[in-house]
Amino acid sequence: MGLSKTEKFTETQNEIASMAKALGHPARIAILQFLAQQKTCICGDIVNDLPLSQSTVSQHLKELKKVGLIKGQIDGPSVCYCIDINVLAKARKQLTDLFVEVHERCC
Amino acid sequence: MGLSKTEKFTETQNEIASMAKALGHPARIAILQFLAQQKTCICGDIVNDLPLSQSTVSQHLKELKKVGLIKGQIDGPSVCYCIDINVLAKARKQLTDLFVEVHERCC
DNA sequence: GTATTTAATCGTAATATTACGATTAAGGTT
DNA sequence: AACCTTAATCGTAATATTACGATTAAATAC
Repeated sequence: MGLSKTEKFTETQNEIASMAKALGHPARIAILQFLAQQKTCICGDIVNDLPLSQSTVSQHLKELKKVGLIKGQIDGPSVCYCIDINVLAKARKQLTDLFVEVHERCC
Repeated sequence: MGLSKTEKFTETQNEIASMAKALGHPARIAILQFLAQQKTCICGDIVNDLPLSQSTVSQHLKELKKVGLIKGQIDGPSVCYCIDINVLAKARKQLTDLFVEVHERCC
């Protein structure tokens, strides 16, 4: 199929999964690291930083935007992308909480 | 293409991404939650807990095993799956470290 | 031995992802 | 106006993912 049955899982499970999915590509990790470390956030700078074409980077930015991890601010002819720290904090909390319950191993 | 160019990214970026990718499906989140909360870890119990067929669950378990998040211990005719807390701890650290550097927003 | 249970694998179809070049649209510049 | 820059979108091809039923292999039960 290739279609995940989201309706069969809880809201939280789907939320965590879609956030993780957005993080599930090295280019998107690289984009987030770039945004976290650089002062600039112009799309063109991101494109230059990555070994991928402009259209491919744009697609990855779209994925990150879809889950809310980044926001794009139009700045003249350019677009300035920034990490949304609120969404980020929630994602981080969800991912860490996910495993808080692991206290013992059965094998 | 559908092929991510792993050779163009750093080891860490690929590591984080593949870990996140493994977490990028609600069924796999559900499996981990189940393993974290239940005392049992038998494959059949996981299959019963999920709204998916046995073969599909087996495929998801394989994905989690691939990144080392779980280990399978053969127990007679059954297989007992457990979370590997060491791999888990590393994954959690990598994911949280990823964003430690985010201190300011530029827009 | 034969039968049963368990879980991995195979075969398959449907859909999604990744990647690129080409095009488009929108904002500047001259 | 005509031109350039920027980034999104379109069109596309190649590959990956998700899902299931059927089959297989291994362990146990009879």
